[in-house]
Amino acid sequence: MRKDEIPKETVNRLPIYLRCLNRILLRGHSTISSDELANLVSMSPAKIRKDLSYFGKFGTRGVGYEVKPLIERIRGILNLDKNWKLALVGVGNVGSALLSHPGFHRGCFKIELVFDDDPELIGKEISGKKVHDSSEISNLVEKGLVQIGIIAVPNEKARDVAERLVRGGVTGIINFAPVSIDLHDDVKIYQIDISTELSRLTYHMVP
Amino acid sequence: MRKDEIPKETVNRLPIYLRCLNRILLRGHSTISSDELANLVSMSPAKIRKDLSYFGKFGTRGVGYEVKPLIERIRGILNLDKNWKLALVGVGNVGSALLSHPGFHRGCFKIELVFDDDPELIGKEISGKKVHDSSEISNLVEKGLVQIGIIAVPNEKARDVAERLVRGGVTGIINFAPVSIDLHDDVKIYQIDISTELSRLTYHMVP
DNA sequence: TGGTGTGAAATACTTCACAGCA
DNA sequence: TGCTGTGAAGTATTTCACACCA
Repeated sequence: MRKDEIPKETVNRLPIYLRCLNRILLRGHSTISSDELANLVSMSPAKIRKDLSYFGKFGTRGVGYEVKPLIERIRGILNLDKNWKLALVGVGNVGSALLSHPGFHRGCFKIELVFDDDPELIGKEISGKKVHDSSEISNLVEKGLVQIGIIAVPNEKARDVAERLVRGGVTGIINFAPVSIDLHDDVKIYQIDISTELSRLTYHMVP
Repeated sequence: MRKDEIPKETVNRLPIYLRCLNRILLRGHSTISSDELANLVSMSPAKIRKDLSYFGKFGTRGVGYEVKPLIERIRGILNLDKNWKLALVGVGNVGSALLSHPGFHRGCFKIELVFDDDPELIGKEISGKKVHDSSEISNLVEKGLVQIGIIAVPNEKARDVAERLVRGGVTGIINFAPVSIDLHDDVKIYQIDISTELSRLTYHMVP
């Protein structure tokens, strides 16, 4: 099945299933039915079965899904079986929190390069990573050292940083600055913004 | 128009429009067309017009939308014209980053109570806020001091914290722990998880 | 004229319901 | 028997295209 025939929403849910399956594995369960998984992630079982069916047949009728192989299949679909190298730009509050974050997804994501434009920080080591000058972004990234950029700089600098990352060859970006950035169809950008989430929340909190 | 007739997706986009409109206002523009706004947020103009139309008529034919009034209307729809008080649970990396975050949305969100279960931290002040013992969550929240909880604790503690918050009367939660929590239909929970976003990103990064 | 507001058409997604297999 | 996998039916969302009006 071609990638552009898979519903966006299905892809968005795969990481949620995966997160849950990893916990199930830790608890020692070796199989799980769509019903059980559905309960754990608060979705309908049919949705889970349909989602998985876009990628193949993963289960056994009458039994359910074997947890470990299913995890591996989903990891493969999401390309989490590869090593991804990241560049972090901005070592303020958010940036430092990310640096001290224990390895994401069994170390499949690794922060390889760190940048900031504060002369006080450039050259120093933070959580064991040397901070480079932001003006070096394109140069260093260009060497193919990283594929993903994380933007954790103030709003006004976010777009410029994004452009430098892309100039350096990055094709995926996570942006923590609360500004919409859209550069090129080949570059996928995901936004993480607590203000946005809080606003969605408060909409629902007044009847 | 009744709240349950408004598409979920429309509500999800309002905060994005708002974020963009605030920037436009700063740049000194006083009106904007759906076409211009669409470009800035990378969506179709028809979608923006339709989204706004669920809540009333905001524009002037042949001209567009007045930025300032539109901002106020959207703020009202999202209930950002109220004062929201938050409880932050967990003062690790993420928690501290949030504490030093400058006021969200013109101060409409205020962190009122801070909790942690580390004896080293309890009683201390962090960014000017006294850290309370997590065992006090329900008691303190119950006094009606806060409406929203932010969970920034390790995975295994997240569910328990969520239950305490809800027991204390909180009806909205932002959860930074990478675990699905679903307690009660009256309690809305939004998840913020960089691993999930990274996985969605890497899915799209391999052709 | 130029851009909104909006029914109606087109797409996208979810749920149903059940055949089919372990 | 019990649970998956899946077409077909049902909803939800997006886009179209144009009437309408400042």
